[in-house]
Amino acid sequence: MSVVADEPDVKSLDAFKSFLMSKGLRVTQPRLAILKAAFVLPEHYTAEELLAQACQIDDSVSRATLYRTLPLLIECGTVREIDVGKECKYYKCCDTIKPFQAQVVCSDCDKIFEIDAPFMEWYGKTVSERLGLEVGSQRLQVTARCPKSEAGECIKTTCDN
Amino acid sequence: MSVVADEPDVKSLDAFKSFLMSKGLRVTQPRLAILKAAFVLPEHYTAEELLAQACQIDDSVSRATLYRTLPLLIECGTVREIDVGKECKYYKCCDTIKPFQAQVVCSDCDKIFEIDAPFMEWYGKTVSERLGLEVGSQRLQVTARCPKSEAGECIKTTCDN
DNA sequence: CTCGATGCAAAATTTTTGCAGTCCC
DNA sequence: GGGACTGCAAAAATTTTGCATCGAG
Repeated sequence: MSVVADEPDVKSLDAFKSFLMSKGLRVTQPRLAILKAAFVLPEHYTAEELLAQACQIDDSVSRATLYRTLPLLIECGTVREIDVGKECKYYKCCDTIKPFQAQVVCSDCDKIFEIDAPFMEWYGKTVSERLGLEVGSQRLQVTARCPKSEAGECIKTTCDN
Repeated sequence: MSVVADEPDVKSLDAFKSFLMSKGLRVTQPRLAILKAAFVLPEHYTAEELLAQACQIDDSVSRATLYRTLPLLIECGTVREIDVGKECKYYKCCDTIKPFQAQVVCSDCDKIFEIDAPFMEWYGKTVSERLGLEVGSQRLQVTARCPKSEAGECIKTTCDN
């Protein structure tokens, strides 16, 4: 039924387990169910959609755990948070998140494109050096209009997820 | 009492009025009160703080109107939306928003720095040309740690607001 | 005048939290 | 076995909406 593989690849699963253990956190069934759900879903979704999917994998997963786990997935780099003012917050799951990509959101059709933005790496270094700040994550979010309105269909996303 | 001028400069006020009229919307007292409140407040604040300030200017301003006006201020370019996962959403008011700046948020002290990021202009053009998307707004949000933790105080913000 | 805009308060959404019981290590 | 984790449900926090009234043009 789902378009995406029903299982996260071993690499992602191990990455999450390692992350948890390295922080002294426990590898639990609900946490794994949420991770798996993130891989079953299409690339962008809301917290609520992720919960629904997680419940399908392990119907005991609660909303509370979902919200308690989401920050972990984000910190671990498995899931990315996006907020473009549209509807709700979206989360994107990539087998391996490419750190220097921008999210370009079509304001007409709400489609989200992942576009390389390699200069962000350089920018991070510059900020770091010039201001003495240790740079963590970077998010570049762009709103744009795609030709759909007139042409009828959006350009295919470049996200390889 | 406030650190910032109590009145928006004429340019910003006119810009907002023009914006409203150009869209066939009315220039009302509540809308102006909210605009003024945005100028009284320090550079970053929540919707709730903005409401409180607007009420001090015109105590009849309601939460509903605040939330109905905020999108207008954002579209008009007077206010900018920031979401770094910290607490709530922040809005920034600049007399003239510099479009190509990044928001760098210290994950220790939550201070927000506005840093020039001129390459965003070039990036927008590139996206536009290569993908056939008409680029609208761009937001670059960076998390970082500033030396406060050890040094006791954060670097002064570079925002000239 | 007329119709958009407003205030109020209720509702809808989204996220957080306290606590008793559960299960990983 | 102990303490971290969970589910539940209640609560908190944030945003939206319906409707009668108000006021800008």
